[in-house]
Amino acid sequence: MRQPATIKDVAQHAGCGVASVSRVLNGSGPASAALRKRVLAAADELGFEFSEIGRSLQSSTTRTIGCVVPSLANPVYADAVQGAQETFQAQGYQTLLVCTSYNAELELNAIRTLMAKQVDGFVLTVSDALSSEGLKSIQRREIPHCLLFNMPPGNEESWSVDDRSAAKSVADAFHNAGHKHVGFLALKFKTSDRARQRYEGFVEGCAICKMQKPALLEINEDSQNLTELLQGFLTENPTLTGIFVSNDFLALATIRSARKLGLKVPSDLSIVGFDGIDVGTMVEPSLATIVTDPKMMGSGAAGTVLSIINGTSKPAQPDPEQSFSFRGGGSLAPPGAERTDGEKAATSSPSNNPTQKNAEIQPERST
Amino acid sequence: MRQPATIKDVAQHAGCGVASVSRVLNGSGPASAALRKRVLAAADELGFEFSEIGRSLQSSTTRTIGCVVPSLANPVYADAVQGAQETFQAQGYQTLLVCTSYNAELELNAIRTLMAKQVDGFVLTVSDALSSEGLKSIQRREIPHCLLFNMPPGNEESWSVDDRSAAKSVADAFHNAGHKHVGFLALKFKTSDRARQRYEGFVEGCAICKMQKPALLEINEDSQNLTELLQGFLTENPTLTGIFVSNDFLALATIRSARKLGLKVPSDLSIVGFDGIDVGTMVEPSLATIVTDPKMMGSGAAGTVLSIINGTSKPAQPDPEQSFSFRGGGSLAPPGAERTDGEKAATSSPSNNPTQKNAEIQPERST
DNA sequence: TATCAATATGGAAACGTTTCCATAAGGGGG
DNA sequence: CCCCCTTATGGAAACGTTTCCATATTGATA
Repeated sequence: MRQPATIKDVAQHAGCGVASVSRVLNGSGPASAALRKRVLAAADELGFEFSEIGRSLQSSTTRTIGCVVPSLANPVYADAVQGAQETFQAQGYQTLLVCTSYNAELELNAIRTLMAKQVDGFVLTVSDALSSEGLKSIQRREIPHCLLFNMPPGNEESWSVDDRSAAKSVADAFHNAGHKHVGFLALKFKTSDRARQRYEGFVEGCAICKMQKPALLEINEDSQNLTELLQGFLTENPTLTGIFVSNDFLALATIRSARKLGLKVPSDLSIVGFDGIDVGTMVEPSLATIVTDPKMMGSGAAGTVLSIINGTSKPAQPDPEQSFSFRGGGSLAPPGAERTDGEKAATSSPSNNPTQKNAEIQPERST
Repeated sequence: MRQPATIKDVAQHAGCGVASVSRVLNGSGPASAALRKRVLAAADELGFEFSEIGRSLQSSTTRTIGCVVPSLANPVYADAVQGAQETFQAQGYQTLLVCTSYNAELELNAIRTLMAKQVDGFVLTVSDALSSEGLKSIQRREIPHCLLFNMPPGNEESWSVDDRSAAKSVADAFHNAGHKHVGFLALKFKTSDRARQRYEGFVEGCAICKMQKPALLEINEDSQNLTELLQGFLTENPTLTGIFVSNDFLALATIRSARKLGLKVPSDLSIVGFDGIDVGTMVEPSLATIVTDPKMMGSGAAGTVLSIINGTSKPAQPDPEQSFSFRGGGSLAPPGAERTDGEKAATSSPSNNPTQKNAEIQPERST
């Protein structure tokens, strides 16, 4: 890797001072036509490009934003990051990405490193917004930031779904379908405060519907043995007829595991997910879920950070109550529904399902 | 945002010179126990962290890698980026992410900006490795880099599937299932040289199998009207019984569109995808496809870049011919197969499908 | 006790910018 | 013709590090 030309090289080449080169190339001050021409020629010949490092040192600004999410394997975060990155890019900001794998220690280290790199701001989804050391450091340094998918602990900026309300509406859906006892499956709460919020909302919703308190199964991020865990869970709670899984990605895996155990979905076990990822409409049976718009969330959070940096007005956020919608699907049906019926209903078209409250047309998305 | 303490502040606070602070905190030189204690105390009290900018300026190294991909909406790239990011992170490198939306101009600008930011290396998937201006700049500056999913134009480093061979095996699969005339659907070649490679291999494979030359449908990245385009394509080519779609993500969308047109998959139209994304095994019918391992590819490409930077030996790459495998699925069946048969076969279990050559157990993946 | 080596420490240069300030040159008005 | 104001230009400081070099201190050896 041979090193690039510096402003000094250009100055020497053009036979002038560095200040003049800076002025000409940035258009930031007067310069005679002759000088301008010489500088331009020299810069061109040397293939000169400004070093952002020198600039950053001088301006103490990097035009770089730290973006911290748990994982890109989950399409929700992938889409959110995509949205954020596009928004930043459009305003001339670069995105420094870190995936924390739901690991609080990694999260803290990553945030420290990004701070040392002097990012101008942060968009981040932390494990637990209340206890995150990384988040505290950011606050202490007063670095512009916006949470994403974390309900704000104080009066933080945040773009997030109202997890509790959404979870309540899932309880409603189960109740309407005739379920009496359902479960909740999620990542360990300490690795995801989203999961906890959803659980709390779900418990509350079940109570309102006079359903039994939901059984709880917490698993690890790296659980490769979901099938076994599910089996144990169902054995311990033999009256369960449905499970609310705290994200679609995990819900799909749960359906797969249920099948491995010889269970029919939804007749033996109904499943409802959370997120509304696109493929949920393509699986069989289609996945009943809470629909959200992660790309918009990411983009919004990015816009908020930029507005803090620039001191402009913040982008409008959708009403928290409207930030989600329930989408019915073949994976939720009355308990013990005739197997063939269930299948037929699901196979023909998801939108025929009687438990469906809100059938959305998903936009087509190609690669 | 209040500015952080600098090494000078620490020096002043500890009543010593900056050199000593640097030595103590980096453990890079001698220091008396007393001094060490004072410096540590001062640093702690001020909450001092080194500024990477100052360091970078001094060392002309940033410990940052540019990662350029078309889009995170496609799980293939999302997984690859995740793999790359993890590998970089493990070695203390940060990842500067750019999504180019398959846009060559954006690609070039992004690469220029990353170069100005002095990234130590690049992992990138470009639109067209032969013509990419950005790639040429990187080569000119001799910045360590590794292509990802691009077949190398010269003797570039690259982690990529052997698209041509893989596409040939798809032709085989169609032939074995009894198809005579099939089509190829992909993004416009100029936005994706992967698509072109796959097409060329597919044409060659079809020729070897004595099938008719495949019909070609190129679409734009932003095509929202896939259904219409598909309809036109099928009208123009009435003898088509199958389509090879150049990536799974698009293949799923194509199946959806085919259904909207009232076509049954696979009886009216067989579909084979490319990539082997996880959800392909969950959709109905399951998606016949070429299976690849994007996360491993991303991680491998990252390892290669790091080895170039450090002058260590490069990570071993899988044999190009083994870098993929064909996975049968319900979306590929003999043309005109009985509708109910096709459905039953697919519904019961993908691995029972007679056209399946290679049934892989996908690892469970939870969020 | 004088000398030498090793250790401890600080000053200053260098990295690549931007920007402030000073100087030089040119032109118009008194 | 001189002075002042504007325009053009370069020098140098500052940003936060690391590192080379010089100096000061210490302990041990002759």
